[in-house]
Amino acid sequence: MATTLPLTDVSPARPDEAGACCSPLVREAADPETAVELARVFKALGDPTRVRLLSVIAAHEGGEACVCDLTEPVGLSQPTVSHHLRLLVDAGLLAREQRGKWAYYSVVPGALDRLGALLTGAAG
Amino acid sequence: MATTLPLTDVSPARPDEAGACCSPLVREAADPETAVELARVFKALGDPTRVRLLSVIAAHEGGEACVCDLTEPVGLSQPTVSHHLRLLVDAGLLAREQRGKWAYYSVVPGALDRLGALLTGAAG
DNA sequence: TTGACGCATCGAACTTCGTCGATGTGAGGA
DNA sequence: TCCTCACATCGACGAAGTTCGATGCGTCAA
Repeated sequence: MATTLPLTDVSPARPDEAGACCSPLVREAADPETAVELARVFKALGDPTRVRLLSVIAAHEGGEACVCDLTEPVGLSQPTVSHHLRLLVDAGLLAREQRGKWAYYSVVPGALDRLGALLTGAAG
Repeated sequence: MATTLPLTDVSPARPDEAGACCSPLVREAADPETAVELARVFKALGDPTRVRLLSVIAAHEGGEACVCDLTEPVGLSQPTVSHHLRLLVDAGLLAREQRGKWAYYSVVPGALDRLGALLTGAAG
């Protein structure tokens, strides 16, 4: 699914001009299309398990972790963890890399920053 | 409901010490309790209707709007809009003020900034 | 007091989500 | 080749969320 995310194309090109005031979300009413894409990313973070997964992966050594590293911290079954990881990847927050038998997940660089900038209006 | 939100007490007290690196979410694995409270706020933004409501209210003149101003932009019934507004208030993102027959909703000052800072690691 | 108005709450129908066990797939070792 | 391992997918179930019409509750004007 993971279409073009608002994380990459919503932030203003000239922050000193439009982004000076406040968040793009606040400056003017977001059109329905933008709202849908934005909500998709927020929804991905709208589950405690996924927030923990993201956090555990980011804090893990090397900034990456395989599924087997994650089932125990969140206390859920492997299929369930795999399901949540997929949602985070679809939302553009996590990246997946297959190495041998293992699948390594890592936080997409700048993804959280861009999402945060969307809220605060800060320039990327 | 709206208990003590992570928006107010999670950000580090000394940003130049701990917040310099990256987001609190990324620096170390969030404990389950924090994850639950964080997810609650994100879940409130995890619906296109609520993203639009927040945006329309913020962009409305005076930074506030009553329910009757909001049903038409989102194209939903009044009870449904009222329901979504309640969720946003419970999440600490909107404030409600009754004036006469009307209930005026406005974005809580700094709420989006604090949420964004949680993602980017920027100091408030 | 009565009525109109704005909004919240309720109850019900429908959809989506979170979770699991079972099973499929693909890589690596014996 | 056969087995094991790590992970994804499937099918199913209960829980939670979204939406509506109907109704209740204040406020204000007549």
